[in-house]
Amino acid sequence: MPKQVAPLAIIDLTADAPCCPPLAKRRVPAETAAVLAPAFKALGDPVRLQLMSMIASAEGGEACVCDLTPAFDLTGPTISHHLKALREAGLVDAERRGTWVRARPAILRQLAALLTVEPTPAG
Amino acid sequence: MPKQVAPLAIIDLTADAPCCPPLAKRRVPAETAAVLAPAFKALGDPVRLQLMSMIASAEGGEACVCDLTPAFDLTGPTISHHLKALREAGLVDAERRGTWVRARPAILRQLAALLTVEPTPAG
DNA sequence: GGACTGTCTTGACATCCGTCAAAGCAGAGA
DNA sequence: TCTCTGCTTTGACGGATGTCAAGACAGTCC
Repeated sequence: MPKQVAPLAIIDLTADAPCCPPLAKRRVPAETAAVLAPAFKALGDPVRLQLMSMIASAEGGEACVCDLTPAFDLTGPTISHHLKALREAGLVDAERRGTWVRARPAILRQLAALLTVEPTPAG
Repeated sequence: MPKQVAPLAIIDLTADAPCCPPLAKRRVPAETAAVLAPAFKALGDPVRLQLMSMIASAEGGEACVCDLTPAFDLTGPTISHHLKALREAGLVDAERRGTWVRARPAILRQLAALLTVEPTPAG
């Protein structure tokens, strides 16, 4: 049985178009899983999920770190650590020294596309 | 006495309707984040992401453990461990002693709804 | 009933993760 | 330039996670 390496060995997560068919439509190849799993993992922490939401829902998809930090009972370094995790997962982008963080909706779109399930066929 | 901890006793993720507005539309409250983050976390491992895809894309959304195990270079107990993680996250359901696992598309729908982003406004 | 097959559970271990305290570093203002 | 403010990085620690080996358990077939 051939390994059947899909033509998307390296996934360009910066692209604006969904990269992959829904998870329930076609079996996710190992390479795709290896690339997308970290993004899900980054959203797998309640603090980061809230951070992501605060950034993405902010005006222009941008937020100031100074507005994010006081929203949690956590120290500054911890928030910075979580923001770094979101950054390394490609979910947010930072400018300058990180005072402003910007959401990258393209990644969210790809994750959403992967999770898309058709409406229940018969119930 | 089997432990069989009931998954997700807090919020009924079994509902078929999306529970939450998109992450980028409204800031996710802490309670919602605490409930949904584990589901993302469960998908945050490449093996589990592939397992989820194999189950959800199988005929009828059901798969046999005997078909899942040989697809990875991992031992049986490890696959069982990952399936348990998916089960506790409410992403899959198991019958009998777990020979058959069934996907729970409602949860995927909710996660997808949370990640939904409107198409780029101007480019 | 007895043995076999296949899955789950337990125990152990190395690694990763979330958190904080302390130190480093980049802008802003005087 | 100097200082002040605020974010990041580093180091450390407790807890969670991924993995495997060994044992336990439920169906199945004889």
